[in-house]
Amino acid sequence: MGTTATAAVPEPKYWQLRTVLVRTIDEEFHTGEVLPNERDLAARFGVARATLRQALDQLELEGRLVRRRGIGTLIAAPRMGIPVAEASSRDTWRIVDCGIGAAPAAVAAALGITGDEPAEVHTVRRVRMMAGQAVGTETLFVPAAVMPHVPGFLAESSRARAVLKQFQALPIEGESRAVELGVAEEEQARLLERPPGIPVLVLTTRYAGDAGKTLAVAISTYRADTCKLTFGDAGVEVRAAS
Amino acid sequence: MGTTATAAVPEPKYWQLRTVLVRTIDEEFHTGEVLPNERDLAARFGVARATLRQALDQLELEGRLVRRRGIGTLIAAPRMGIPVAEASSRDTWRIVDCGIGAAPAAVAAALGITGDEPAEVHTVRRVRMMAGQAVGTETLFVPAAVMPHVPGFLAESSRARAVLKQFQALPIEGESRAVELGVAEEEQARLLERPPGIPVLVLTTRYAGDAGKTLAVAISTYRADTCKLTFGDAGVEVRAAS
DNA sequence: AAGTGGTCTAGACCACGTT
DNA sequence: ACGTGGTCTAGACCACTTG
Repeated sequence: MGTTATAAVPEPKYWQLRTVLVRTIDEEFHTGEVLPNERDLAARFGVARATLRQALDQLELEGRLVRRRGIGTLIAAPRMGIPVAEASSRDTWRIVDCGIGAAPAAVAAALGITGDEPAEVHTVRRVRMMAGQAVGTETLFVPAAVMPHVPGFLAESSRARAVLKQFQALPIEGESRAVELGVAEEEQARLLERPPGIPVLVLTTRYAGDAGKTLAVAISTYRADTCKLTFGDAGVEVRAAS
Repeated sequence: MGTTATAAVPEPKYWQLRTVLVRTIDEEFHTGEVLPNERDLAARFGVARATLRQALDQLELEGRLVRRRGIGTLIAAPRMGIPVAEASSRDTWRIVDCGIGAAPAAVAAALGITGDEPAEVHTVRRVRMMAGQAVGTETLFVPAAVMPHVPGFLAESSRARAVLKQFQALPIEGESRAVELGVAEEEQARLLERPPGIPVLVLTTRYAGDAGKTLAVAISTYRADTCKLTFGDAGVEVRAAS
């Protein structure tokens, strides 16, 4: 007997370090201030730089820190509340491109397209801007069968506007959404002006017509470090949990 | 001239590795299968183990892999769709504890409590179970001023049920929510039966009465690796983006 | 040129689960 | 006892930004 005791496994160093840093940050730093550099911090806490970085990684994931190569580690501003509008009114989007072609398998499934031959869908990609910076990307998929009357001779940007306009005129009865965690691949990362691999909130929206028929699907990605998705009224201003 | 060229900075090894692994996983493995161990994989790809682990970290964040100490690295099951119910019907929750006391500052602010003296709130914590496993935690805050008639002599579990019952009877006109990324601290991690630091989706819900008055606030955390939060109807079955 | 964070290495030891 | 993933180290070099 004896080894059955709770063993008192100490928490990993990087987690202890994170706890200390959270307190320090909250008490002694303000948004925009610069932390000491990683080598100094590691020395101060008596750990290897890699271990310190593990703690900083956590804090960055939580949106408390921003690290800029060549500059330093800064205290991050509170996350922006991004309204996930039911009926989006005036929004700041920048159209990237627009095309028509076969839907990716996953999207075709969501659209309820079961046919063997790949279904044609209009695809519009755009970037959501907020406070002058790119915070999210969106790819909208509308089956050509739902919206067949987009002139093909238009320039890409005109066609994008035409597709969006017709989309907004669709008899949409309701939306259902899902939010999950992902990482930005090359395409999204480029649009968000960030390196690949940054964490993103992936928002999938299904637009339903009558009888629950899916009229369109949109897949959006938002920078998880700087964004907080809000549903319903204004965002709730809570930061720390429980 | 010449150095202005795009420089062709190669992508980091861990990102290339991730890309290769994604393809390999999608094409040659099924849910529940075990990957070769990290040392072998690192050797096979000719990289240090730490670099390989960086790639695996990404895939775990995306919910594609699950790593179990002492066991190995497994292909993860698709994420569970967790309905964020407007009017939750029959749900599988396990009550953890219940108390009354001063609201944390952040919660007090969300509740619109501006007084100098700390406002008393009822606090109920519970764990959401799904398929037999803990997937999320919730802490509900209801001001005592909104719901003053909970008998104080009851046992904790009875008081929790009493608070929840009265909460459900409140004249709630609407909910507004926010979703952001966080990491589980000790408390939540313990309830989720995971180590501290795992990524979680933090869901903040504000329950409003008439005139927009905030009647209650709930802060929930869901395991980001295994959960996908769904709003509205059933979850949309889409996995990959764009 | 100097300082910052980002990547990568090679190796060690620990905690956990199975045999 | 053995094999797995988890943590930690000490050091190197690269990419980016600023004086």
